[in-house]
Amino acid sequence: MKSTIRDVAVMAGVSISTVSRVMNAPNSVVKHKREKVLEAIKALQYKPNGLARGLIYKKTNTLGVIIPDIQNPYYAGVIRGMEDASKALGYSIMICNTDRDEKRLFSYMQNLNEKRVDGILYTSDVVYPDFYEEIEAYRIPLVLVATHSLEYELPSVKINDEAAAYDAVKYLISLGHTSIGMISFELTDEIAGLPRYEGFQRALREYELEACVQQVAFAKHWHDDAYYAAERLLQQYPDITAIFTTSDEFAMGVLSYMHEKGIRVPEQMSVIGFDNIRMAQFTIPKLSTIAQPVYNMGYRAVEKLNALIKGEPDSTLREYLPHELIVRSSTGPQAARS
Amino acid sequence: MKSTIRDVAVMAGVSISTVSRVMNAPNSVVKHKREKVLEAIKALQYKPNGLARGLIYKKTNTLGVIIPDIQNPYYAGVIRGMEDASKALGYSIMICNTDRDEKRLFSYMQNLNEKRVDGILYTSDVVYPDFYEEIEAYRIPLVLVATHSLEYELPSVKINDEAAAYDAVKYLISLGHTSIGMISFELTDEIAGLPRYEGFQRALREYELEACVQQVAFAKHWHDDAYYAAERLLQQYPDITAIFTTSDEFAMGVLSYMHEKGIRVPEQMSVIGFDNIRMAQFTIPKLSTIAQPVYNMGYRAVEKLNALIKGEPDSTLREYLPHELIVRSSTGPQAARS
DNA sequence: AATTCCTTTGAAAAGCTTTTCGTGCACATT
DNA sequence: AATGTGCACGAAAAGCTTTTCAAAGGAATT
Repeated sequence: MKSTIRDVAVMAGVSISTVSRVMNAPNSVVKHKREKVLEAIKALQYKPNGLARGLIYKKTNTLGVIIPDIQNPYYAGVIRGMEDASKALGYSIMICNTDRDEKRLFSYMQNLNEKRVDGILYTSDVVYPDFYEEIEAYRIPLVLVATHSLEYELPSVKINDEAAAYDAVKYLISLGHTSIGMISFELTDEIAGLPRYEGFQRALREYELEACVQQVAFAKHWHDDAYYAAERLLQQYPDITAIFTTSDEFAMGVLSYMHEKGIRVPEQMSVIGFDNIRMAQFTIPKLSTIAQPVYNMGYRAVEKLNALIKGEPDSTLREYLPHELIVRSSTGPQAARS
Repeated sequence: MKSTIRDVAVMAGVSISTVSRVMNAPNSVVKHKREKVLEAIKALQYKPNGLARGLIYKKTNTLGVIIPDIQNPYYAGVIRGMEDASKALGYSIMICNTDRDEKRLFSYMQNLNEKRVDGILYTSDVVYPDFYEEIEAYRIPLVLVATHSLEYELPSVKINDEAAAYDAVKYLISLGHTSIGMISFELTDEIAGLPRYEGFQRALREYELEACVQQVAFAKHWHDDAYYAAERLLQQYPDITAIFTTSDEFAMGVLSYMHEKGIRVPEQMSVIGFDNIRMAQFTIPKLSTIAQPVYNMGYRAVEKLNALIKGEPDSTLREYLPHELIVRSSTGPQAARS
């Protein structure tokens, strides 16, 4: 059995209150008793029980993190940022991986609520009405990460996806490409899908390449999907010389496809990714991409959540962090294929 | 403020005990009261406070997971296994990322102890004496994952690293390679370092290739290290035609180096990795590797920890799960380099 | 009709800590 | 010497739930 404050009190020959004071306001206890108590604490390996403490303080110094797919390397960076910020602000974090399954999501929400976490970080997914109702009911502070909601008044931290996609495509155009394709998440995805497609469209329109607007193939969240999407895309539009993908994993699937078909990157085909995951520097060729400040997003989200919990004022409700174009070797000037 | 059991009791016009009974032993309450209570629970959105519960039951249904590097994709698979098993057994998990920093490790240990987690899963790192003392003092059940300790009596789940390395090298030998190199973790790493090097040695000795035994370059945990290690290795031993690396990340660094130097894989150089991370199927060329059953290791570790917590009997203390040789396209028959 | 037994319920304790309140004592002040 | 001030410390309440114990009431048995 673990020792309790009572055990310490008995051993040190003082009351429970005195032991508590030694830990929380040491100066209010005379020296010789204080030392006795500290000795007893050491001897018994006493550590205060966080549950009892949480019950009194009505807070647990714990944050819940909801993630759709922990195997996606994108989140590793976000989590690191969250972790470092949590550590700095005195929280620990509890990670819940939903696998994009609504049942799991709600089961985890209930769990976090029962555990009385001080706040929740919700990443990437769209905020559905029934989910919003749930968090409203729980009254737990919540910050959206890499997603936002225009419908509800929820604080969020993300990049400007539309602008980022625009920049990626504009860069391809600046290299001279005139037939550009896209491998995109489904447009029903209001975060990583539609806005990036809109950015793609805007860049094309701006440079009078409207013809390309329909050169899109859709994929789910895996390399394999992107591989086959690339296949479909090139079969339908064989003139394409550059592809904008909405994730680095997609880009890797595309690189894989090109390699197998003997299409050289970047000589015959430029490929640009999105996210700048750690692997992106080690693909062959190294991947040009749009960097999301994942670490900072995670870090900032925790700071924002902390402000919310403490009731401190915070900057804008919906916060947008800057993205960055990273040019490596998977993109190059336009040149006729074959 | 969140509603408490008392609020429910008042609203339903019964005592606290009755409300508790409705939740934990519904049949012991007469129907009309039960229904009133259920109504009140719904109306007030009442959810029992896990802290108070934990205080009584002396358990929190939470497991702590200690991970050295969450950005390493290897752990994503392990975590998924842990997650699924936890869900099945009624636990939630709390992930702590130590970044291989001892201070962080101890700070997290203390935190998990205060939070009164029911058990701890400790991955990958060697069990140092002062760490062992700490967990002994806490008396929290613990299972080692992807690591073990021969010195201490700690339950563990991992593969047989020596045998796995042996199999990888033997496979290279079977392809006809006679000058084989290795990119290894430091030999001070008692888990992923030394045993795999011993497997490398054993295979070479068995096939009378002792000369290769010293063809090793060491790297830390990142692609970059492996890139430079490959450079050093080939400068020193230019005859090498096959390289065994102790992680897929290393292998990717090596592939990157070969690509840059114009050395074709697998025609001029075979490369075999270790772990079979998700990315391994999408490198160029696709990576041959030793698959660790990461998901199963995570899953099994939680089952084992659960048995320990519940005091149920469990199979052997140190458990070894089977690895598997995965042949893709980064390995091929020996052929002279240029 | 009296006793026993069972069902249903509420009061209270326990689990561990923090904090408020009040007491007792030492010292200072007049 | 008597009153006042302040410090150190212990008792007890509070935080929320579960569970034990006891009581009350009704049904069943003799």
